[in-house]
Amino acid sequence: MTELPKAYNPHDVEDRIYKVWEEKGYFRAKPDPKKKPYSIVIPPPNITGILHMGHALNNTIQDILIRFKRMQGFESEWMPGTDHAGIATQNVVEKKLYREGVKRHDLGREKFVAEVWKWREEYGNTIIRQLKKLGCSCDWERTRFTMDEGLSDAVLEVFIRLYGKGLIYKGNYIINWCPRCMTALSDEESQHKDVDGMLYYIKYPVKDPERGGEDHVVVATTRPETMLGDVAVAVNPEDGRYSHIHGKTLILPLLNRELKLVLDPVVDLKFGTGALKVTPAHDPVDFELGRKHDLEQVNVMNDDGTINSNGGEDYVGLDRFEAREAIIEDLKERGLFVKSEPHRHAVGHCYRCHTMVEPRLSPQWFVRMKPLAEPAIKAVETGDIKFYPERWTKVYLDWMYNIRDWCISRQIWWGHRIPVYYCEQCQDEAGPAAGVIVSKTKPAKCPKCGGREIEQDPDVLDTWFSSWLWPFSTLGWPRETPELKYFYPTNALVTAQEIIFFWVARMIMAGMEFMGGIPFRHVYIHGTVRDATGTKMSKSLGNIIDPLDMIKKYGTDALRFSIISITAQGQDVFLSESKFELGRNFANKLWNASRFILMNLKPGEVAADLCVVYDTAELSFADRWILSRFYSTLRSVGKCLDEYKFNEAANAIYEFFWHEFCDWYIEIVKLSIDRKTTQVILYKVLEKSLRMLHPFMPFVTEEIWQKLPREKDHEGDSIMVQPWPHIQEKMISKEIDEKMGRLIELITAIRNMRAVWNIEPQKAIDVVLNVHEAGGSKAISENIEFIKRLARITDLKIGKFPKPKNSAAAVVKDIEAYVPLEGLIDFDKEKARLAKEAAKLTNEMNAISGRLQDENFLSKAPEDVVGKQRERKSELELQIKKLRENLENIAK
RNA sequence: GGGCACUUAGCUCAGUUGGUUAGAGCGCAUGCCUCACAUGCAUGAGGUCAGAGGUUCAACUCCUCUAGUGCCCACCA
Repeated sequence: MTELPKAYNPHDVEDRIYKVWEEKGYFRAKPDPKKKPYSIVIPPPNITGILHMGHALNNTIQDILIRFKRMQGFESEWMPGTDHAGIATQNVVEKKLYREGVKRHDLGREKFVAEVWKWREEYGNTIIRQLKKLGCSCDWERTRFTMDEGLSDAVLEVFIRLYGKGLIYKGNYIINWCPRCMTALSDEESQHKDVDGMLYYIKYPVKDPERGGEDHVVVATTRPETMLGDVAVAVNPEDGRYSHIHGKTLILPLLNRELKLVLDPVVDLKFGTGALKVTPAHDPVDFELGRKHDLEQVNVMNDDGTINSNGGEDYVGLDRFEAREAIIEDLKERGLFVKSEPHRHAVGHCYRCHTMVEPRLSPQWFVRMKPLAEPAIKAVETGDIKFYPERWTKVYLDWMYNIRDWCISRQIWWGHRIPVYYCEQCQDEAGPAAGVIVSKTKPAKCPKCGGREIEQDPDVLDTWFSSWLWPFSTLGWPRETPELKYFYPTNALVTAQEIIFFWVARMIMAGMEFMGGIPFRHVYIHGTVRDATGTKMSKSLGNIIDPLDMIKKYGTDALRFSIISITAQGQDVFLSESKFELGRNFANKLWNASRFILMNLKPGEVAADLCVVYDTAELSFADRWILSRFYSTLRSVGKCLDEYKFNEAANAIYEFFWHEFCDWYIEIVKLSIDRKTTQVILYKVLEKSLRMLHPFMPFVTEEIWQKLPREKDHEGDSIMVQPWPHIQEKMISKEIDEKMGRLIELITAIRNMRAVWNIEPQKAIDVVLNVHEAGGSKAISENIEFIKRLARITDLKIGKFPKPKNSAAAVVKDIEAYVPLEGLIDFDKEKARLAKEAAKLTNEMNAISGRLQDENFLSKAPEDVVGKQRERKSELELQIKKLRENLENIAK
């Protein structure tokens, strides 16, 4: 028999084991008509990312699912990959080049993109390597990248199809503009954060030659610099304060531009002064007002957020915030500044660089979302796609019902370039699509006029425009591959909440549109990992607990088990380093228990066909109990995993293995360790427990499993390809569980007396058990040996005995346990102890008595509940009676 | 402004469709290096389940309100 080393050192084994798994091809999956498919796709981490705790949680969950399903006999495909993260990656490489003294624009587009590819070759796979450290059993040979040839083709295909259906259009609208990244962003990429700003009140004079401009309107704004682009002032037609100036013209201060006064009910009478300055090129509301009232659009900003020539000589070239200050100063000088007051409001920020977003008029490409949303809404409403936890359904639907068009063009270089070409000659023609050629490759000449001066649109597509195709583009779409046919739709999507709109919703829309069906059946949304104070972990805050550090310190299995067992379904996780001790200690316990069993196992005894013993009379009470507990645990673990309750599954295993198998069963069988049946049960339960635990702690279970004697029905030479244990329903017995529960209570009570009376652990004691009921008596008399051992009893008398003199007493159900303690007992103390116990029980009994006298309860409660209460009551009566007797005895 | 979640032991959190004695880990106290494990063993202390009301025979669990905390969404400039 191979023995385990005294201590488990994760680092010795993890890399070695992982390599073997990979070499043996256990991670691979391919269409197999004889098996059912189970597939999930990894939420592609971006190539600039490194593994953080959120990834660790996310991927541990997925690996548990995949390993569980693989063991259950599914053809399990877990497809990994990364996305190119257009803006983030471009920023990273740009910064790197800048440090080397090279500017992006000096380099030129082609060379810059080549630099990004170089960077990605070098650093882009960091996260993949880290996922391997985490033990992820991904099908690495199918690793995909959103900029791969196949996936890129899918992106172009989709663009062309949507364009053909009229679902993609170009237009000049207000979009979110990041002046630092110098690109448009989608609504989702602009994250609202509350900002303490100011609300500025400014006088706009009324043009009135006769009265010399004394009359004025005060407007309120949070962004005074945008006044440079003002073309009107709007008031509510109902607003009596302004009825006298209806139809008049106003003068824009500083620039002396004439402003129309427009009347519109969207203006809120209660906000500010009820007068709204209208800047159609810099605000979505004003944009709509401008369209409605046919106003000019004056764009006053450059791409970098500085004021352009439309903003007047005094301000041109100033940054938007510098311009704000300058304008306020100038207004004050002219007596047009009324006041400013603190104003807290939500402002969009770039999700990549956190710069304040500038709403701005800009020609961009959009996807018309309403038609795509309809089938995606239905897929969730009908339950074809289910969210876990269920509450996310509402969040998803609310967003989908109110979906807005998606701005997909980005003014950066790294990404899929928009497959749109413009013919120089045709562009002058009228119509929105004039001169536009949509094509996967650059056409040699214009199909319309034959012109050869053709330029491609300089913009690239939003990264999510490739990610939303992930569930099928990774399987080969638009080609009809066998993989696509077999593995689509996938079974589950595991992801974090912050990505529901970015990714989950859009994948559903893409799946419905291009595959004609859902991309996944279940969406499991896990919680966000936060630090101990509840703040989201992020690099910039420096509150990161690095999973790789934790792996170094505690081991991968410890990391995995810890994070899973403290994460309740969908709840956020508050993490501190000490939490990882939980998993480390459990791995250690598992190791030592296994070591103990292996030390005592005789291979000859356990190599035989083992299932047979379940039916024999050879099984002891304890054997039956541990089997009952094991299968009951196995059953609930399977159920929990199917319901995405990973922590409950992990905790069920923890409780079973540590507190039932180790604390009780192993301790019990130390007496009969050489007995053949004991050997078989120890081996069986350990081996099956390892399999049950393998999805959670893949490395340590493999290492131990490799050292076990082999059964002939083991196929393959790794635990990860063993079948998930079969549940033996007939071995699960509530009755045995309950009986054992009594014995445990009894033994605990005796140990308690030992502790209370300070009896040295080594010192053996005599115990007298007064047993009244035949049933109870049997359970005890059959198990005398282990009761004696576990309570350290020398002489155990069972039967109807009077209370021995000078003895401590405990009452468990219908059993009294007496420990003769000649000379040791402080009678008053023992009396107090018993009295306290009796009082506690009396309290409970009074409550039950009350209930049992209540006619409503008796008539309306189900029978079994009433029955149980009656049972409990008589139990309590007996116990209390005995405790009282003992109290009296002590008095004597 | 709308929505969601959370409030249970000193700390961090579980608690299955309402139904026996509300659990765990850590921490704490006491005693143990008992020949698998001190990353351990044994025993114990500690809870009006945020507050108020309601439904019910029965509420930690369902409903309403209040307070606090956190998150998401949102074009009141």
